[in-house]
Amino acid sequence: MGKPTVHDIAKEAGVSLATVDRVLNARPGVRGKTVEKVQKAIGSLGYVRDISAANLARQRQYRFAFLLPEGQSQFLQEIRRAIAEAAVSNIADRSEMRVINVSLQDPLSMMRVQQEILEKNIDGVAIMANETPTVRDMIMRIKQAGRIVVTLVTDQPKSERDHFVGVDNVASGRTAGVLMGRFLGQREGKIAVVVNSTNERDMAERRLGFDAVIARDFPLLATLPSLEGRGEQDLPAEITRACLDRHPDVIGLYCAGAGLRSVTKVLEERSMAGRVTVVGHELTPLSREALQRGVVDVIITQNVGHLIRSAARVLRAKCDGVDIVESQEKIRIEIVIRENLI
Amino acid sequence: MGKPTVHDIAKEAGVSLATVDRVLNARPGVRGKTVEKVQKAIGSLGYVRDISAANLARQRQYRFAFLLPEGQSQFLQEIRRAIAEAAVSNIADRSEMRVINVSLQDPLSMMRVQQEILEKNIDGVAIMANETPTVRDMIMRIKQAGRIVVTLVTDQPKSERDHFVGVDNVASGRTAGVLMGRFLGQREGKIAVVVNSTNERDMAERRLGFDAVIARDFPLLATLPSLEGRGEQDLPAEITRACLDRHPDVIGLYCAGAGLRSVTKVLEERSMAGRVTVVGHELTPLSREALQRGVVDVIITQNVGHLIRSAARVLRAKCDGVDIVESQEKIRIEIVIRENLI
DNA sequence: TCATAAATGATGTGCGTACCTCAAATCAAG
DNA sequence: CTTGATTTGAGGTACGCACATCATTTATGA
Repeated sequence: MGKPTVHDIAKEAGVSLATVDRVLNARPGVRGKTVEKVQKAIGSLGYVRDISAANLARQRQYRFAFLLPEGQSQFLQEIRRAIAEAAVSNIADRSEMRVINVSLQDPLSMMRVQQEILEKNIDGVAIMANETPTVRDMIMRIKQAGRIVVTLVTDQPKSERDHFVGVDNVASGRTAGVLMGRFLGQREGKIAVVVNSTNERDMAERRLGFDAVIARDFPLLATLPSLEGRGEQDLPAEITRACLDRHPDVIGLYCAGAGLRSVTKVLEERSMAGRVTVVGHELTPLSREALQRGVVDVIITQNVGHLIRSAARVLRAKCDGVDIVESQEKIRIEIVIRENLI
Repeated sequence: MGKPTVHDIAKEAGVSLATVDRVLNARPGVRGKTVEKVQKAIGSLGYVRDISAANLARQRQYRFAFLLPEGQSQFLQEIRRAIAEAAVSNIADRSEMRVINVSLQDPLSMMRVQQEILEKNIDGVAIMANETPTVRDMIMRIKQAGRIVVTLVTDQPKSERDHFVGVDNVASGRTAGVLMGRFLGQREGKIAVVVNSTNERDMAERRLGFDAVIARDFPLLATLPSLEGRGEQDLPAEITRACLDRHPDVIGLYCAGAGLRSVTKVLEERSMAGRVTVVGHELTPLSREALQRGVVDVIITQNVGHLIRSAARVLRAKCDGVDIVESQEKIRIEIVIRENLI
């Protein structure tokens, strides 16, 4: 015999199909004793509702939105690509996934987005944004409207998000630190650290983990104060040049955020490529190519495809009130060098 | 209007539902011109088949089997656990997954398994086995019976398997080599290599990649001939001891196959733990613990959960004649150190 | 005990697709 | 133009479930 169906439950519990249906869908008009009978039957038969059949009958359409910050960073582009890919694959079965870009600096933009989510009956949102009170408030209001919220890449731990899809950035920074330290061997020198902005949570956490490891395990190495690229075009390159001028004994470069392009450019223009150990984050076409050329030694990354698929699956599961497969949704901190490049 | 359905296509193409159905399911008896008409309608309406409805209607039950070698290695246990987990999760939706243990040395056992697969109407098999003519023959016969075959962990490139789920072991060995070399810094010395058996394809490939990198990039390091553990209890420890006695200048230990337990034991009994750089393969409870204790420096691994889920998805896709999402099924070579341990 | 309310049963329809049968239309070849 | 084969149409049933309606049974309280 195949899987038990509602008919089997009805037979087992000695009630009618209609009653089983009432119990399953928590409709009123059933005595407590009867509910128990049915639930016992469900338990003993090991019935599990066929969600796809249920959704088919229910005509359920899921509407999910990915809230992404505006910008054209390589990482963001990868994210967008992965979303587009997931949208057509079977993960998106019966669910529509749209991308909403939001300017995180602009409260008006945020309000508009929030409106859109509530008006357009979006069932769940995956939010990728820096941790700010504004974002936290938005999450709170979306949750109050009964929607599902998962945070993506950057967590908002103090918000009431249902789930976080991403990695532990402190551990990520620690990983970078260990690899930097060990790759540098017993050499003595300084490590320059480039971040986007010191008040972005990711950057701060990575830096924290990185510094802790270097301080603890590699006494011959010293990390310099953060160089802030602020997401601008030429700034990262300039400050990197300035830093290298000031500190000729820089033997390592940790690129905790964007700006890897500029940094590698500077190294190459000074023919220091390969002589300075470079550790960066996020695998993109650019960083991949830099790895291949040997300008960058290690990239710490998270699989973007996995990230998006996981977010989609979690949103679905939360909407259905179904358990998620923990191990499948755990995003790993990946270490990529030239040799294990996909 | 919602998503287009088969009815919409029929209307658009000016044909009947039955014809649309024939085209969609590639049934015979439709003129080429008609097929085109229908496909044009599908394209212009942007129709996508509702997979859950299709599966519901099809009432298709998939029967898959995982052929695993007998044995109780940690890696195998992890594989079994992952299969059990996948069997109950939604990946196994409408599909039943069983494990068949087979003694690869025993041709009779092989024959019996082959019989079982053919008789019990198994739709697809995932095979994990060393590359031998016997296995290749078995795959051929299973394929001839019209079943799907994917190879797992170890490929059988010369067979007619439909797909390989696993990593490139040469690249895996190269990765191990680079990490070994860089972790050892500028030191000079020897590297002992422990394998299960030199005529297992995986081992040979890993060793190949490892040696190539060491030879090319790390002239101060020399790799010793393989120590064969042969899957026995105490042998790996013994030969490791012997090797360390003979070569006091061993500064690195590459464990390409099983036997990590014995190897670490020997290092610890000689208080060499932490002083010899150890690189191993496959993350298991044991190797994880060794990483945490600092006895092992790096583990090169593949995510077992991903491996099994991927195999299940591929089997499904091949049975349905559906395309697979390449990027999702690509198994990555993962580098694990203490800091990025899940 | 009877009226009334509450609980339950019986039954039907529809979701989007697969698959089957049989009749009708169309086609190719003689 | 006829014959036989091929192609197409029409329609039904099923999958597992949700949801609705109405009839019937059972419990509750006066």
